[in-house]
Amino acid sequence: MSLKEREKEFKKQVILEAASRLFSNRPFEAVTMDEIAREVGCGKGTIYLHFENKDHILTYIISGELGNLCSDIEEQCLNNPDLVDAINNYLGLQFRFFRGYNQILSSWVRRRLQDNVKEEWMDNIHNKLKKKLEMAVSVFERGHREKKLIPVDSYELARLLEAIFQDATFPFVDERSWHYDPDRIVSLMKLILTNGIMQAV
Amino acid sequence: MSLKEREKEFKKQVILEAASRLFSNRPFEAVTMDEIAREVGCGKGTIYLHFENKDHILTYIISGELGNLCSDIEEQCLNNPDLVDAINNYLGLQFRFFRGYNQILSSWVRRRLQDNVKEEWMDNIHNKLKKKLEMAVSVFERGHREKKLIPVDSYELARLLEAIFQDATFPFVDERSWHYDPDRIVSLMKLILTNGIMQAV
Amino acid sequence: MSLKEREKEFKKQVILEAASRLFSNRPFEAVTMDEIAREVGCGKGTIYLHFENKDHILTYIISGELGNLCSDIEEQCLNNPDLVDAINNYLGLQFRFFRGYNQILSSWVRRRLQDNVKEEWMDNIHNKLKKKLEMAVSVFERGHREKKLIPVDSYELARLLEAIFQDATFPFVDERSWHYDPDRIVSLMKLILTNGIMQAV
Amino acid sequence: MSLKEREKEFKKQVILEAASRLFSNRPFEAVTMDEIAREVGCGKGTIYLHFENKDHILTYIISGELGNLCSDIEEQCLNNPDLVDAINNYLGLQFRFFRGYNQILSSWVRRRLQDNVKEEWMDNIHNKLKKKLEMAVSVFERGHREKKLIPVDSYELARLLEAIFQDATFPFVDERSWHYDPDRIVSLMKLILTNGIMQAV
DNA sequence: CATGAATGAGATTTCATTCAT
DNA sequence: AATGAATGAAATCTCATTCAT
Repeated sequence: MSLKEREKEFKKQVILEAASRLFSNRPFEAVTMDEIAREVGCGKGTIYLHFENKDHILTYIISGELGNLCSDIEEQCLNNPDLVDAINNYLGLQFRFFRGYNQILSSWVRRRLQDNVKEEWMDNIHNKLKKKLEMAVSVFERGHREKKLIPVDSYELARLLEAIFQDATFPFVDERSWHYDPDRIVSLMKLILTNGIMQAV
Repeated sequence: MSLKEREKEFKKQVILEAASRLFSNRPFEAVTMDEIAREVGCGKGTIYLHFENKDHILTYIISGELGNLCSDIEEQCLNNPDLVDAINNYLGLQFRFFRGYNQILSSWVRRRLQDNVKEEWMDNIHNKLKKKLEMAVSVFERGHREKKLIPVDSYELARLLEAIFQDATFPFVDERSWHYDPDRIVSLMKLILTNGIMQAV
Repeated sequence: MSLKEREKEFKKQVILEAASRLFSNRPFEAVTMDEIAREVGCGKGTIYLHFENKDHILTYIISGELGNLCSDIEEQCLNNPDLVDAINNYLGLQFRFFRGYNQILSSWVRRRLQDNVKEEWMDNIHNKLKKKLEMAVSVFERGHREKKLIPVDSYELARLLEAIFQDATFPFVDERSWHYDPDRIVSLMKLILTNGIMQAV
Repeated sequence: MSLKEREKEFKKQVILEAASRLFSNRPFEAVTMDEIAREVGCGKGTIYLHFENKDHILTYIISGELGNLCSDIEEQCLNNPDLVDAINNYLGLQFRFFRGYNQILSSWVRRRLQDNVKEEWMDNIHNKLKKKLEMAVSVFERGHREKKLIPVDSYELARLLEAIFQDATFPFVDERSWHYDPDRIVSLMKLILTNGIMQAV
């Protein structure tokens, strides 16, 4: 019984990975169910044994990755004795998350705008986002207590950083001429976000 | 004859405005040509007298708005004797631009990824983006010469700020719980970007 | 303007006739939109310019024919000075109606059972059925006043006759061996329903 | 060995009963094999060990019930010394049969029209229908000899009564407003069919 | 024997684009 | 020049049936 369930779960993961691969490179609408099935190496119908519909797959991918992000933040930031390190880690995790999944996130936001995402699935995502936000806030609150951060409402700060990172790596409108080195960018961004662009006098 | 051309140009603008209105609120795919024609108040066929296809309209809108942005930057930043003011203006213009057009920009990027944007149209956009970038670089170079900015490559800085602003206002993944006040955000963002989030010791 | 509308209405009728032809011979599910388009001699999309979906066509056919039936009843029964003649006409009209459209009616009932018929369309049908029933009742009431009918509630009598005729011609479960002559049947049925099957003593 | 066969036969009956339950309430097409298996409490594949396909089940159900009907008619009508009683019983049995199975019968007729019923299975049904008809005819012939029935060809009379009853209870096109009491209807129908609707002078 | 995961043909519906009027 | 009716490619999703376990 447990074996059957494990096998089923495994197959679900295989589908998710294949779909994630495709959704990462092209917009949701441009990926067909036939393609996903071909990428998985199974029939179209098989996918529908594991997911209700195409949007369900998309949501599931995000839910999973968001879960991973939460675990990472909890581990590297919440339980980190060094505050500056914690903040740095938070910025790095955020950056990498959105760098990796912004095509998918952007697809999801678009689908939601068109009411293609079931309320129930949205709640799942919602809860994880909330948890992530709360963790960030908790880090920033600590920053305030330790007088390491500018005196700005923690919630707003967390929101704003989310917003900034959300698409720091959004497929650049003019990507052709900037072949950026991710590591270089993440450090530059951290530098700017922690110190600002104006030179201290 | 010049009158005829003016009339034609006028009609083109009317279509662009109507389409822009629709593309701003919903993803490109969710807006039909029928709807655009209805919004314009003309027949569907008429639109095809002015534009080759749906993606052409989208590109044209962006091209126009990008032109406006360039003019504004030139006027408020390039010719501004006060450097800090110039930088502040630049940040504000960027923010407002992406706030207003990110749904459209996002749609365009998506269409381009699917090879729906003609090379020729892309070049147009490209040139304007390049011009905008050059202007930003020129401002930052001045900032470096006047020792007002952190010593970071001007091109990279300009790119990074583009990236940050590009979707600072992107429809938030979790928009339900943050009813943000745009003015408050723009000032907060400027604060952070100029001073960073870490409190000066 | 009136010409355009007339043309549109004409095309709608052409589609209805083609669909009616197909739906009369085979169950709804067995008729594809492709087939209807082919029968009409137009593209699939054209049909959707006139009808919301496949079930809409079905409903529209029934609505139209029911309208014709109502007119006929009004003319031949309601305004008929000879009561026996009126009743005879009513029975004949009923019989021919259900003989001609029972495959279609049966399809519609089935689709409704599966909630494929919009409430709004149902109301349309409903009103016509009600009107038809009221007319029958009115005829029967007159029959009662003139002491020509057995003393049975007019509504129930009308309902019962509807039920009997509704499928007196329903594709016989074993149609292969009874190649019936419709006229012979209708007279036989009238005989039985007027005199009963038991011989007067 | 006989035990094995009995077991197999038993299982077949269990499946038939479950399927009959489902097919009685919803059209054939709306009932899935998954549902049937769930109702039976077995795997989908198991059903295919007993029946060739979905249409085979439907045919088998009808065949069985038709057999029961034949037995009942034989017992209650053919061997009945009281002719009027025999005829009454026949009408009652017919009515109840079609009342109970018209959804199923209607489904079967539809499937046959689409050539989904194997010739071989059809013959089975055919023979039973023929037997039933012959019995009815035999009763009516006796009625004629005893001068109790109107002088109408027995075959045609039997056919007609089949037709009338076949769908006296067919889901009324306008079922919403007539919540009929089956017993009341059967007696009313008997009254009409025996005395006719015209009042004796 | 019994199972149920896998399959893929096939159906409906949408909508950008064309073109006769 | 302006129109909007007509088109048909293309996408999602369902479900009877098979077959490896």
